[in-house]
Amino acid sequence: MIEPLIRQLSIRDDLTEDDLALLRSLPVQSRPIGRGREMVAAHSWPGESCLLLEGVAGREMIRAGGGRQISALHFAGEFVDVHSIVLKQIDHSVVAMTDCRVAFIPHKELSRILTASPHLTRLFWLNTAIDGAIERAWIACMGRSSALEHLAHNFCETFLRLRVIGLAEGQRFGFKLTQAELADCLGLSAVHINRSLQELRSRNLLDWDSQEIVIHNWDALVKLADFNGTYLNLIKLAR
Amino acid sequence: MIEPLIRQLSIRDDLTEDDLALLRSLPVQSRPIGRGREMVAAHSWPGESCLLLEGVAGREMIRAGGGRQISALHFAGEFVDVHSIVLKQIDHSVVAMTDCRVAFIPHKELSRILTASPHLTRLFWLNTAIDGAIERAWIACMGRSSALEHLAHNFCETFLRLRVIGLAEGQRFGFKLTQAELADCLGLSAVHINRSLQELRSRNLLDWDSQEIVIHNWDALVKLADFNGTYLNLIKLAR
DNA sequence: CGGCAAATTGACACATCTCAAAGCCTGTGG
DNA sequence: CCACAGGCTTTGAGATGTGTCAATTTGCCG
Repeated sequence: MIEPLIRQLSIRDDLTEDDLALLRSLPVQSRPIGRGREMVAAHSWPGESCLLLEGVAGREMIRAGGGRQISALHFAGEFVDVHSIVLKQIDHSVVAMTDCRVAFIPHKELSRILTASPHLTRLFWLNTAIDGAIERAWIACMGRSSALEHLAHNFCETFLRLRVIGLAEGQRFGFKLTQAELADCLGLSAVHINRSLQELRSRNLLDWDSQEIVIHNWDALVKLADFNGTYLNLIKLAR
Repeated sequence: MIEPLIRQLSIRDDLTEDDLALLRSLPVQSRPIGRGREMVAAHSWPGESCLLLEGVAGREMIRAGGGRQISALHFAGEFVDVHSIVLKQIDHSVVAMTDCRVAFIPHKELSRILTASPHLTRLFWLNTAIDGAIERAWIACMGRSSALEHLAHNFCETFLRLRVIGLAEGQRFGFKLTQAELADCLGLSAVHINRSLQELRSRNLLDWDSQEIVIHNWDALVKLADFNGTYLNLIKLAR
């Protein structure tokens, strides 16, 4: 049940037997959340953190005038609101972008295992830091890239993140968002996403059909996107 | 010497005598960094973290084509790269946006006090989380606000952050960036910043002269910006 | 007073948005 | 197995916010 989290944490550092035991001692009750439903309410003071076991979740913010911006995407094994452990009040909502399975884990329980293991504390902190690194990459794209580059960048990032958790086969991966939802991630209009996508297709960089993306030319995509994936920290390092 | 950091940390939670003693045991050698100079190199593996004692620093990212994006601003008392403690490799550079004073503190020393105090670890983690919250606010503005709203939002945020560390008097605060530098923060052109600024002035919301900003109508500015400052976490909470 | 950086202005280009219609899937019920 | 509905994608046409470039003005500092 907790295995997706263990895999996610193991990407960045080895876990000791004690850490594993602590993680497995967490109470995990899986529960489904339908696409479009909210799993964490904006401005709430959650007493638990939401672990995503399956599906795609997004951090949603609504600006005056009704514009919706997604500030982060989350995949299986990630806490969609690790920061709520230290932040208490949450500044955004989290919604299911596809049908999801999640588990809510009380902060009390998380505090218990973090107190017991400074190493796990570091790993959780690390996850907050990586969230931040991804946010910075998004900011750079939003501010200083064309729509086409930004779109390409997003596909590069998503591909690597999904591959490392085993959700990509070769150069293809499932991607169930609609173009309008992706537009809300990139801060663009759905129409423009559609046109940029056609440009990517016509350049033979990738295809996106029936909820699956196939990358035809990774190198060219990376080049167009000016993508450098080190910020994702997908390797193990001494922490 | 370390007092700006102590003040910064105290905003969010009380520090015990032990925590204070630990913080004061850190070796702090202040050093000046001139405006425009780099204090943390992109893609480096810093063995120390950079504490900003005075001035304004920015996290800088350069995209292909040469566009510059600042993804965060830092003020006195903040670590400009707390995340490097857990992240190891840094995904951006940090530059002095004004003349600064900084202190580089070895990670070895930071690890020492964090190991000794889980509470301090939480506070450092909290700072990473707040960095993230600010980044999310920037993302929302970049994606779904007009230039005018975004600019207003930035002034609201900066004002509150400076006021809480005693760098604002009444409705005025020193702001030494140029319009071009601010443009790099918001992902806009310098020309457009200039024109949006004139709009803010003509609406009598604020003035910006000789490196000082005076807010004339806070409520209207907040309304225009759709600003809600809770994400800055400027209050004390049980952590 | 001269020189330089920053702010301001003007004119024009263009990336992206908006709105509205049309086409295309996919699942469902008859 | 067909017909339909609803959601998503695609297309077109026109509007507009923001960018670019280059010139001018302002303000500061030596």
